[in-house]
Amino acid sequence: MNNSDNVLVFKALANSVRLKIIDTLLDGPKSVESICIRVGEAQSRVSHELFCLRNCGFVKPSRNGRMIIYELNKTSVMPILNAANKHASLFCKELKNCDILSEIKESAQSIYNK
Amino acid sequence: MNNSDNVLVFKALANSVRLKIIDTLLDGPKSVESICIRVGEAQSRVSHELFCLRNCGFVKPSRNGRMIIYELNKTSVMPILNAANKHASLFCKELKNCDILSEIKESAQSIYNK
DNA sequence: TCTTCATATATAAATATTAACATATGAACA
DNA sequence: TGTTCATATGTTAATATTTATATATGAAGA
Repeated sequence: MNNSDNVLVFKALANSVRLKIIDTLLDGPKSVESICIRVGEAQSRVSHELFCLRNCGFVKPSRNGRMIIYELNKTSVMPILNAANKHASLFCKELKNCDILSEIKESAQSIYNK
Repeated sequence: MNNSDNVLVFKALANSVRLKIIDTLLDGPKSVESICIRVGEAQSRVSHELFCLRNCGFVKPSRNGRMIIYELNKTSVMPILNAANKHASLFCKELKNCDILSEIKESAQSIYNK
């Protein structure tokens, strides 16, 4: 298991805008502009995030006239997403309480007495 | 698909120390001290990261004498890790070049001419 | 019940990521 | 070949995360 590569995979996915983009591409390839509309983010922001997703092998661009069409690498992405989703639905309450290092939403308490 | 929960799952895993801890727990439950030794990190650091992993449902603590034994939630973790790993091995070169937003290791170049 | 040992928590500086705005690029069509 | 349109890149302030150090907690054993 190569941790250093895996960390990068998870970092790429640990961002809500990038996940939204992936989400939007689940139902088919789209131009940058239509992605912007779907996810409600500025064009430069979306291009930025696409740059990242592209570098990580999650999406693939191709030209169509003036537009660049991005296609999701479903083969790779779906299994990761599905597995994460399964865990998330089992532990959603816990996850909300963690927020990872925006830590400690409820005051600290013994972890054993429950 | 609940993006906001999924983001948290990925954030929890997007950290090399946390992944090392998970890695170490793959071959069985361990005390905090032995985790420290295995991953080569200070105790307070390891406790910090365990706090996060615990909150996210990835590990579960139990007491044994003076020690706290942490056990990995393999059922959830393995599928996520395996899926990520598969992608990582297919795209390791690309991932290294991305580094997500410590972006742009090589000078920018057209993304189509290759 | 006092002490010790194992672990947890607090805090803050260093570092990385996000997010917003400005600008550049370059293919396509007139 | 000049212009426009769609997308990419540069830059920086705001924000979040990591990492290191110091300290607290609390169960277990003397």
